[in-house]
Amino acid sequence: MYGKSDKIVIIDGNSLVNRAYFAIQRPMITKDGFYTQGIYGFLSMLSKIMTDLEPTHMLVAFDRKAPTFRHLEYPEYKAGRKGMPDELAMEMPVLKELLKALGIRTYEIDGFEADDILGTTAKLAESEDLRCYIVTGDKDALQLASDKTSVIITKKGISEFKLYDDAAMTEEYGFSQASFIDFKALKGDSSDNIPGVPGVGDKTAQKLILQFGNVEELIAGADSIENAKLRDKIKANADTIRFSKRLATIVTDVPLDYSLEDTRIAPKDYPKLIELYGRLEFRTYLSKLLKEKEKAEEQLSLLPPECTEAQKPSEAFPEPVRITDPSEAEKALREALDGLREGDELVCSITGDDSHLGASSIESFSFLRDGRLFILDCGADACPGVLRSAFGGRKISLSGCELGRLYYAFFTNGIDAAGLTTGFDCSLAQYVLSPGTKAPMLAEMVLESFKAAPPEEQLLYYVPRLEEQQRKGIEELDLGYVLYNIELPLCKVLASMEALGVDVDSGELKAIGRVLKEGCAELEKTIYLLAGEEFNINSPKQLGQILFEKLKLPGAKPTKSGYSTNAEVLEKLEDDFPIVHAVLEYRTLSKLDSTYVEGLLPLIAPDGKVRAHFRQNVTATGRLSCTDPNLQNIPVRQELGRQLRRAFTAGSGDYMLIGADYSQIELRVLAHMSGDPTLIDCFRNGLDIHRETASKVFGVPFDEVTPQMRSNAKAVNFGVIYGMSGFGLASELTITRREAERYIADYFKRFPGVKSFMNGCVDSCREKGYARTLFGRLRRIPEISSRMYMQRQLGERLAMNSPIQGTAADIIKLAMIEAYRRLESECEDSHLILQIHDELIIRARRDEADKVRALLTECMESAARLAVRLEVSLEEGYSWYELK
DNA sequence: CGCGTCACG
DNA sequence: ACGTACGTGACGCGT
Repeated sequence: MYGKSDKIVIIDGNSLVNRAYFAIQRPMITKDGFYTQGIYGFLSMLSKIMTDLEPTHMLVAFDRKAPTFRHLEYPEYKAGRKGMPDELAMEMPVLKELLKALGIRTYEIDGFEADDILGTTAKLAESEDLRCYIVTGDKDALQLASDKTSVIITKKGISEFKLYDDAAMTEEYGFSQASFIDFKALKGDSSDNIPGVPGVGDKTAQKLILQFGNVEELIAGADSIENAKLRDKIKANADTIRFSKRLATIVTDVPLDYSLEDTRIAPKDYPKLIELYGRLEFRTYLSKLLKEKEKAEEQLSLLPPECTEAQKPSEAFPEPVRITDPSEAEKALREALDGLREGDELVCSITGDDSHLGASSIESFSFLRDGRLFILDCGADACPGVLRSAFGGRKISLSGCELGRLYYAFFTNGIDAAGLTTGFDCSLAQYVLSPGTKAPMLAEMVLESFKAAPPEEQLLYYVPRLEEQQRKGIEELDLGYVLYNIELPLCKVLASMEALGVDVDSGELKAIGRVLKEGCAELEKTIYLLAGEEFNINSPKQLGQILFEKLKLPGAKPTKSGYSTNAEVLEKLEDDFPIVHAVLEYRTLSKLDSTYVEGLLPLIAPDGKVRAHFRQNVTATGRLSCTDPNLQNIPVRQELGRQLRRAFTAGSGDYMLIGADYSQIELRVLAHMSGDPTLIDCFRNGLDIHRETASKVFGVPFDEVTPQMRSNAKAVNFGVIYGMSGFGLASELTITRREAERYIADYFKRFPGVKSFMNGCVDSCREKGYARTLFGRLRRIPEISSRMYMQRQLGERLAMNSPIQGTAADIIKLAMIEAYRRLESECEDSHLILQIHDELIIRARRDEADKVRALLTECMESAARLAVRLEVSLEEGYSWYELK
């Protein structure tokens, strides 16, 4: 009746959505406050099932609230089981809506559980010879397995499943699925409140089933049980066992209102899905869906393509004006720029390659004029010239999306951007509104906000609308300062830093690489010798086996996939076992070589520079991030790694690098925000904050602080910033938790203002759902109201740390904006090139060094007026190595 | 692509 | 009984 490739997948919807909800560690919540992690996790599992099994039919069964026959016969059934959390319950109707749009049939019926629907449908499938897979998190379903029906149980997370067939069952339980139900009747199930035999657990039940096969045989042959106690228990509980078996038995004759053919997967309802994914903010699924839809439409090659609601709105806009002739293009742009009045923004975008390796190209430039889209499509050869002469240093405020890319293209194509300012940027607005979430593309934002999917090149039509909407949001959340005074002005500064790049001496780098490789080779030999065999030292799995299984070293800490072999573990063994010492050294060298030599070399442009991306919309706290390469984690703490900094230079003898770093900026921010008089006092008096802290916490005069005390105080200071826990501090200092808690208590006793500040952070976050920096930057922390203890604890630490880390980030960003402005006006050829969270590096022409030193110090120290001074220390040299 | 590891602030 | 210090990015391994 059904072909070989036909197969039905039957899913226990409640089981999977519950699993999904708890498997996703971070709470997922849309900007409207709707929880989505259950649906998201379910969808992930569903996609995996779809790709792995390629079913033709599918059914998702759900439980109803109404009592089932099991409850009626046995009121205690599933008593004490907690219902779904409210947040998840709210997701259920939407999940069902989603399944419908995906063409997947759902079913639920009063009086039965999803399990029973599973069983009945599976039997139906078997009767019509349709291959059947049951997917659930509940092992009860194992009783449904047969030669035509497989049972897939979710393991951990949302992507691991295990298919149970005869072999898998036997391996895990020692008996096949037919006996599973009898097994459960004996051992009971506390989560379902199925009684079973008191005192019989997994092991005993397993033994009995292996011996007797099923419960009837067991009850009949109970006399042959040697253990007298057990024998009596079985005999006394014979009825309970039978009853338990009945409770655990899945019904296979539920009245169904569908035939097998009704479960065939129907075509997707794309408009509905687009709307749903948009509303749920499932951006990855949305973009996948759009691609898939396009493909599907191509394949159908519909003659005129059916116009869905989603595509329509672009018709409301006038037809774009496309200009390919360069002089026509320049004329049009000049006219547009001439027509701009005070306060107007030029809404614009570019296309082209955004390579940081070669020159980036500008293939077209688009802008809006009087509500009409102009596309200057004159190609990579002509376009820069058109822009160069049309813009020519004019003062213009821009609006668009990811204008940093535009500035970068302008800088690298010699287009004067000095007069350009960023009036608005949708991607930065989105970041400020929702930091730390994956940055959506303009197309995704337009889709989400307006349910519109216009052609890529017409997206600009939506920018003013999006801007209007986002400006409102910014206003409502009081994020104006952060967006308008920090992020928007910063975007050009970062593009300039990216465009200038950093000179790398690849000869020096390769020379260091040779030393590292030689060292690795030597150590490799030693390690193989000591291990007695060759293996891959870079594989934690193999290394763990060698150290803890073959060589039987002590202190093995098992992990998911072997043993932990991290530095913390190995350092404990280092002194006693030469191989461990060699491994640690090998790790160091290999890391330096692979990441900082081999990883960096391919990123050096032909002009000898690396142009990293300073990403402005990535971090949750407001810091920058840096990629390709990450220049914010070049080694410095150990001398060997630090040598790598010799390869980063000023590029020519006429120039030098000048670095300035804030001293203890986060603690100073803490002093200011908490207003703690003692901490403020420490900064006003002391040169050495950790010593000052030690003196206060340990109650000794400043001069009597031992190095040990200072070092402990330093760890405590870090701890305070991180939202310290006794455990964390204890592991950092390798002391007992009690001692660590003593330190913390002493600290807070001495710095009560800090304590009340921290409490205030947590309380306010709990009330509002977010934390804020001194300048108003916001970070949502939904974890703070999680019902899970660990998550909630994390939320509390985030609530304490984010305002501090974020305020420091705000301050250095303000300093960068001011330093850039002053460098532009006061220096000819000295520029910001790097930011490393609390440190700025300028490549200065040597004759301007004095001016740069003064300017940098002033900009950084006056970036914010706090209750304590912001102190900056300067370093300089030809290579980065010399800045220490 | 997730994990373990390790580089930085 | 749990299993924890905050924020990043890149690499190699192994599925």
